[in-house]
Amino acid sequence: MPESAKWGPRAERTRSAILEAAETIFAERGFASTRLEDVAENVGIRRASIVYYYRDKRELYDAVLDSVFGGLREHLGRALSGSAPVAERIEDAVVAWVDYVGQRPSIARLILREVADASGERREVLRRQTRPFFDLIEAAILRSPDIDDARLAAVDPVHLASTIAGATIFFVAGVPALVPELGVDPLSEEHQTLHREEVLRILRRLLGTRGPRRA
Amino acid sequence: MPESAKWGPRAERTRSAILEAAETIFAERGFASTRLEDVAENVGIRRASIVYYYRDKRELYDAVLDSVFGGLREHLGRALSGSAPVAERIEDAVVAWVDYVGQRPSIARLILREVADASGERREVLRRQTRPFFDLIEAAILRSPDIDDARLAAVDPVHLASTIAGATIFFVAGVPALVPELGVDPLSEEHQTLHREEVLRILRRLLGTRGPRRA
DNA sequence: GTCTATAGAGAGATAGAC
DNA sequence: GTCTATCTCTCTATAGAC
Repeated sequence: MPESAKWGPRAERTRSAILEAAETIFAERGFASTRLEDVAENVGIRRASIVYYYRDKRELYDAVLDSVFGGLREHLGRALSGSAPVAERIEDAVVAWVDYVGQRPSIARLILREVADASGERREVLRRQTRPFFDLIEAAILRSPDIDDARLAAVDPVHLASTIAGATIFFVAGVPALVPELGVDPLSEEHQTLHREEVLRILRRLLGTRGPRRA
Repeated sequence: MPESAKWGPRAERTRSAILEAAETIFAERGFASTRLEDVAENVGIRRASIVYYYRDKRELYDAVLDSVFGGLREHLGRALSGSAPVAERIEDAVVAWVDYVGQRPSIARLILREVADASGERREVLRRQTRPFFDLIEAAILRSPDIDDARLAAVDPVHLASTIAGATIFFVAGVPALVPELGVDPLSEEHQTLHREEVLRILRRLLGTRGPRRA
């Protein structure tokens, strides 16, 4: 953040505390149902103080999206760059995705809400966040010289991506909600590992690849 | 609806017009952002008249969920009952699911929103709607005598279901939002067919089955 | 059944003190 | 930087006429 220059260290701490609290609460309740009052309370300040950092509610919300999607961008970027074979980089990307959602589960709910909201003017806001991912995939995978190894021809890449994304999002946000009797905590070390393996299995089956062939 | 007895035909028409308008608008904007005013306008009546049929906003919303999930229940029930082999009935169910979402796309957004909202007290509301589906699957598939033919052992059924559900939901609600440049109208006859085939392909690959073996 | 009118709560935004 | 006080708007819910 170039922001850091503009604020003293105390302000910077408050700022990120607000951002963090907002991320959790917006994810949990959605934009309209979130009260700035609750965000403030969570930080230990008063509602009016938030305005010192973020002009209004929408700006705060958009800052949360920037933060969450920005983090994912870096994470995926690292996995997709490099010179490993496509098939391997695709697996790395999927693992990076699953791990990121596990570490920062707010993103699951935020995506659910954003997709549901994405009509009219809100559509463009989401697009601004997601376009870089398509560009990344385009550049790092689809234009890869050894692209044929990934057998992408056999599966529509958009379907493939939304299938994988959907599986993880519904696992993290949906399973505890829909089948709590399973007692599954998707964020536990154990289930993270299981889910990662499951998603890789799904990926391999969809791509028709064989699985791990590295160290 | 046993309701029909309680109301004259005119009232019944108004009632279902309200329900229908509410379904669309709640799906589009979510519970909190929906104004009863807009629902009323869409029906051609005044806001206050809605309370003649539904005590308050929440009751109207819950009636929408009943209607949408109830419809899906019937639809899936038909596909899953009968004495065809499991593998076939699973395919029928998946086709029924895809078709239902295609005919009644509000359900895609409503599910996205409900899952995102499903913590705290809202969780139980969603559970009441979804539990019957798990019961249905339990009874019609998992306890089927020829269950082994479905190779379900190889895939976690919960993962399988949420993967399929996620793929269709993200296709219908997500693709137009995320990649509008593809110009895909997921509700068109053409893309419905393509998507149905794609999902069946995914299902078969995940189950390790071969594909159509009926007339 | 459907309307008009109004009451009342909630929550975001703003002004200005400390 | 953070606070208190207040303004204002939106929207639900209610009362009661037609």
